[in-house]
Amino acid sequence: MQQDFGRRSNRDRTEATRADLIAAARKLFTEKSYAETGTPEIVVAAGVTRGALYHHFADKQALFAAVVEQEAQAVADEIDRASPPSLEARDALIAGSDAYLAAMRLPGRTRLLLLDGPAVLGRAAMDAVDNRHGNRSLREGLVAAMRANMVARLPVDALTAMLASAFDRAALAIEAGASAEDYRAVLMALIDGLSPAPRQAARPARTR
Amino acid sequence: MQQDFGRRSNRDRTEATRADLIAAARKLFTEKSYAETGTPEIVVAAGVTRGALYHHFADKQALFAAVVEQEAQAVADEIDRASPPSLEARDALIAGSDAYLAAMRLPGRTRLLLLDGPAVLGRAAMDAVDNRHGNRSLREGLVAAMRANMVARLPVDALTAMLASAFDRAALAIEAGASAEDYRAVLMALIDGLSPAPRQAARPARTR
DNA sequence: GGCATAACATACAGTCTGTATGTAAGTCGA
DNA sequence: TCGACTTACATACAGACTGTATGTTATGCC
Repeated sequence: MQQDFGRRSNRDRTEATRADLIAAARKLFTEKSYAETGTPEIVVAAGVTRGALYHHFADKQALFAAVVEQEAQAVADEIDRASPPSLEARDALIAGSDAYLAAMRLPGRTRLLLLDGPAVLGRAAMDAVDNRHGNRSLREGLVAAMRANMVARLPVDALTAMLASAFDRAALAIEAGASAEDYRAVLMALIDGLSPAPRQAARPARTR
Repeated sequence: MQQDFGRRSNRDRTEATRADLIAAARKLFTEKSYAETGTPEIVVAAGVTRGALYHHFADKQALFAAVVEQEAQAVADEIDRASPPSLEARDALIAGSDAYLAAMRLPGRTRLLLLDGPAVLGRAAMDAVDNRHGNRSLREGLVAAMRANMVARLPVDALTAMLASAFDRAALAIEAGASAEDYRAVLMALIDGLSPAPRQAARPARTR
């Protein structure tokens, strides 16, 4: 009978509080940095207390991980939206690259995903995030390009990681004011250089 | 009269104390991380007090910057030692790459220089460090390779940054247990892929 | 020798993180 | 629908750390 306005199920409460905390943290982590953002500041922005934060997240780092996860997902979505599977291999790669660079222009994203993320969560944890979201499409694009014989057969994981890293650096440089065209040109050259052309082969690799 | 044993000039004192602090901090920053290492711990390891630390360095971050600078210098030295100017352009690039990957195998260096460094000091500050030490030789190698027509003419700064970033990722992956051969193979492919256009790379015409 | 200054050591204030404890609201079986 | 139990918080607290202010000792210099 009583349609209590304030009455919400526990699940709704949890969901709303978590979302508020993540949103507030995201804003502060991107405006400043992980280290410069304190939990008191976050909870004020979220309209709750530190008790709520530590009820829903193990620690500040876990909250940060949730923010990173969400942001990586957002970037991946933008990329997927820009490179439909209808595109041909090379075009898909290029469209995806451009979409990535565009997505990373959102202020604070580079620091969150490329600087603080690896430092706070560790490279291994960030690799897991990337493989879940960002790098997945890149990797698939590379595999497709290899099948289409547009890219030499190379160890896929290593190639994916290194190309992604080059993308990352491009995003950072562009945000810092470097010429986006320069970086885009080099990116293209790197990708096109991978085609299995009749070039001189790499010499036998002596790893050490 | 009294030939005080402990008598040392101020310059010597400063130099010794700074060196002790940097060495102790280096050890702890590489064993753990910047965030997990406190100044009380550092000064105990260095055999001084926090007063000495804050006398010689503006703050914890400045001490960290000194450690990073020293470590980047050490890496650059190892690379220079491995790629004498007598080498031909492509060989010099490859020797330098291998030397870099070898140097980065020293435990903790990747975290210090590739994770904590950019996060704590910012990408801009780390770029300055890299340009002073590490990337310098890479950039010179690329310029030489371009002159020898072994590498396409591309924006040098962008190319240097992106290749360096790929190297960095390789170093991180290898430390994390990935196949060094895989990464080296991709590295070679990336470099060789840069040779100008369809024609097989011309015989290097000795730089200048 | 004595003053100025550098090189520290000690003491302190403020802030932050994580935890422990307390309270209100929701869930659920009987 | 009532009471036990659990969840979702808020409040209070302990410990640690950073940076600064102040005090002390050693050196440089005239």
